[in-house]
Amino acid sequence: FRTGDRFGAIFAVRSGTVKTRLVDMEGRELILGFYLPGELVGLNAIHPEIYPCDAVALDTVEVCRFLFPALATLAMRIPQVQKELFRRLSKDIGDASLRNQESSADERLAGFVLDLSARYAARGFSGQSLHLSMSRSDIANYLGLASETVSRVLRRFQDGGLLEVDGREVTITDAAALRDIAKNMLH
Amino acid sequence: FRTGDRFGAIFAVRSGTVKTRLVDMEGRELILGFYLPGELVGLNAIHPEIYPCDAVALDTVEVCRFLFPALATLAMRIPQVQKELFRRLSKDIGDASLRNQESSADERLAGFVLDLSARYAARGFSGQSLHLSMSRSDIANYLGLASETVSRVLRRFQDGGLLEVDGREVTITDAAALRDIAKNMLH
DNA sequence: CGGTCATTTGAGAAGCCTCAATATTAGTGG
DNA sequence: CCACTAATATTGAGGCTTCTCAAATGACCG
Repeated sequence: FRTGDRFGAIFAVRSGTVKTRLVDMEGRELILGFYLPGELVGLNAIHPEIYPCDAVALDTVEVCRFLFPALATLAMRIPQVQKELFRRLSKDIGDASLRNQESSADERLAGFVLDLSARYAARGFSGQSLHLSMSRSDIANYLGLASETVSRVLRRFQDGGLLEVDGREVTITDAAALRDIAKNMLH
Repeated sequence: FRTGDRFGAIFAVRSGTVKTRLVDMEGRELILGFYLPGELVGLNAIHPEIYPCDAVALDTVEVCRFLFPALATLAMRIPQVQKELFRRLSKDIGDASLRNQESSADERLAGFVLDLSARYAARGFSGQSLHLSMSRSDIANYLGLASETVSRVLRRFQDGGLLEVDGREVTITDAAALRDIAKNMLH
């Protein structure tokens, strides 16, 4: 979907990775989030009844579309559906507000890697070695850093034995140390 | 409520201001949000079924407590209730993810003041002159800045004729200029 | 009136960004 | 299969913003 489209459905990612973004008047991109398999895209569009951002596939993506009116009706009949919707919405609020609390570049990147790792692990993938579907500049944009800083911090983490970086493949080798750096975070 | 309490209810602020916060192992506080009259506190607790933060009154506060199971049941009978709940949850997600996009101190503070102004205005209060119920260090903490920086930026805004600051009373005198500074934001 | 806390102001240091150059990767066509 | 191109990523140097530390001012309360 694109910014300004009328809201009609939310999407569950089945495979691949989706990013959501804004593009401002000067053409600059602002990354709002990344969505992995099993996660829901478009929850922020229920309120304005218009998609407030673009959704962009970062690789080959399969999604499952849920028409929202139908889902809302279903939620009124089946308590489990209602509960799950509330749960997902609430989780996104909590995650987003925690994400605002990182300060240094190290903290942000450690948190970012651990967060991705945990989200992959929660879906049955390996949490140890993971593939970054997004570019360095997407990561930087998302974390509020310069892409050069992302490169440098990843290198420093690798030199310190915290993880192995090979292009977009990352292997976590010292999760405890990463957690220590990212202390104030989603874990 | 306090961090770790079992989740049972959400709260609508009727008067006063509430902040939510985490306190980490070293005793440092992390401010998650401020809630003005008409806003809902505790939406981030539905998912973990435990309050993930403390709620602290910043002044004399009246709240209306909604037991969540009862509210969920009501939502299954009355479409308007369900819709309003979804709407509020969705709005919080959108707001939180946008808040992550500010970069400079000026941007953050301009955005903060405009956001408060808009929220007061939405409830029928004056959007032009507003009272900050929270300390400078609360603001700084919330925005990821040092409290000294908050002081300095507010002074700079005042010197530039954007607003009048008298302690915790702020009067916006040039909203357009503030919006221009805060461009990438919730407005 | 004195004490405590919040806020403001100043000076120096640290972290991150910007600009610029180089290296690597991926994709394309010969 | 290999050169060529474009995009992405890494690395370096210098500058700017913000933080940290420190002190002074102001506000509130007993």
